[in-house]
Amino acid sequence: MTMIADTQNPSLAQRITDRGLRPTPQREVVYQVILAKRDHPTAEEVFARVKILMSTISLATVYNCLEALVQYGLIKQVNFVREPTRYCPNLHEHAHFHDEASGKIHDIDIPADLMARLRSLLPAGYAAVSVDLSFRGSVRSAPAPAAHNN
Amino acid sequence: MTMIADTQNPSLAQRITDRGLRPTPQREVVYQVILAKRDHPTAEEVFARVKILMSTISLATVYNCLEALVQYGLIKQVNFVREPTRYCPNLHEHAHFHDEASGKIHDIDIPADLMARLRSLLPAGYAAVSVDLSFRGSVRSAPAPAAHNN
DNA sequence: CTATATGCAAATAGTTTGCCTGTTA
DNA sequence: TAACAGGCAAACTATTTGCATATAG
Repeated sequence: MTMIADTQNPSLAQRITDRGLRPTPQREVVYQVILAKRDHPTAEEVFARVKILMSTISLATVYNCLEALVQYGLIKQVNFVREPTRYCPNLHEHAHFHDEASGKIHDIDIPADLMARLRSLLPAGYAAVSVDLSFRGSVRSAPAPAAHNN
Repeated sequence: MTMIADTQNPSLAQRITDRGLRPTPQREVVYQVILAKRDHPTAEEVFARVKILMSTISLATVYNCLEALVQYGLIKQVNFVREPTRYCPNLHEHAHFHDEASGKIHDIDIPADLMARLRSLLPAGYAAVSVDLSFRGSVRSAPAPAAHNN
C-alpha cells in the first residue's frame, strides 16, 4: 500500500506521535498543508489543498483531523464573527488582525509581558486556558490622507 | 393593532432614533430584552424572550433586528469558537471570559490604557475598528467577584 | 406615498454524526 | 485483534434570502 502521504517528511508523523496523537496519513497531510503556508485557511481551503496530495480524502475527515490537531496542540483555531473557523500553524502566543477589505488575516506579535498583564486582569479563581485577541479593521498600504472614518 | 411593545419605555425608541435607526416595535422589543438582562444571549435565546412580549415576531426578524442594532452601535456581538453568536448590552470596552464548565460568559473590565496599548501594537497603517479580547477557561467556585454572569 | 421592515418558508453555509469498512498499534 | 480512524451521505445548527404584505416617516 503505497500512498503519497508515506513519502512525507517523517518529522510530521513524529511530531504528531510526540503529542500523543495517533499518526495517520490523513492527519499527516492535513498537518503538512497547514504548516506549508503560513496563512489561516478555513476547513474548506485545507480540504482543497489536501485533495491535491491525497485525492481520496473526504471533507469530514479533514474536519476530524483538524479537530484532532487542535485538541493535541499541533495547530490553533481562530474565529471571527460570522466567518468560518480558520486554522493557524503559529503556536506562538499572538493576536490576529482581520483586514475587512481583503479578508486576509495577519498575525500580530504581542509581548509576553503584555499577555501576562492581560491574564492578570482576571478576577481571583478565573483560570484562563487560552487568551484570544483579535483586531478587525483595515490596512492601508501607503501613507493616506487624513482619516475620514465613520 | 395594539401591541405590548407600544407600551414600552419610550426612551428605547428614542435611543434607537438617536442612533439614526428607524424604530419599529420589533427593534424596540429586541433591544428591550437585551437591555433587561445583563447577559449574553444567542439569537435563539433573544427570540424566546421576545416571543413572550410579542408572540408574532419571527426568528428572521430577530436576526434582522440584532444586526441592525449591532450595526448602529446599540449592542455588541461576541463570538466564541464553535458557539453561536451572542449579543451583549454592555457597550463599554471590555473583555469576555468563557467558562467552559458552565457555558457562562463573564464580562471582564479592561483599563482603557491597556486597551490603548494593545492597539498601539499594530503596525503602521493598520487601523483597528474593533478589538476583541476573550478568555476561555474555568472559574473556581469561590466567593464571586463583581462580574456579570452568563 | 415610498422606502424600508416584517413574516414566512425555503435556501444556504458550516459542521457533525451514523454507519460500515479499513487501518493502526 | 481491539480500538480507533476514514469515507460517504445524511442530519443538524446557525444564519440568510426571496417575496409578498405591512408599516414608518
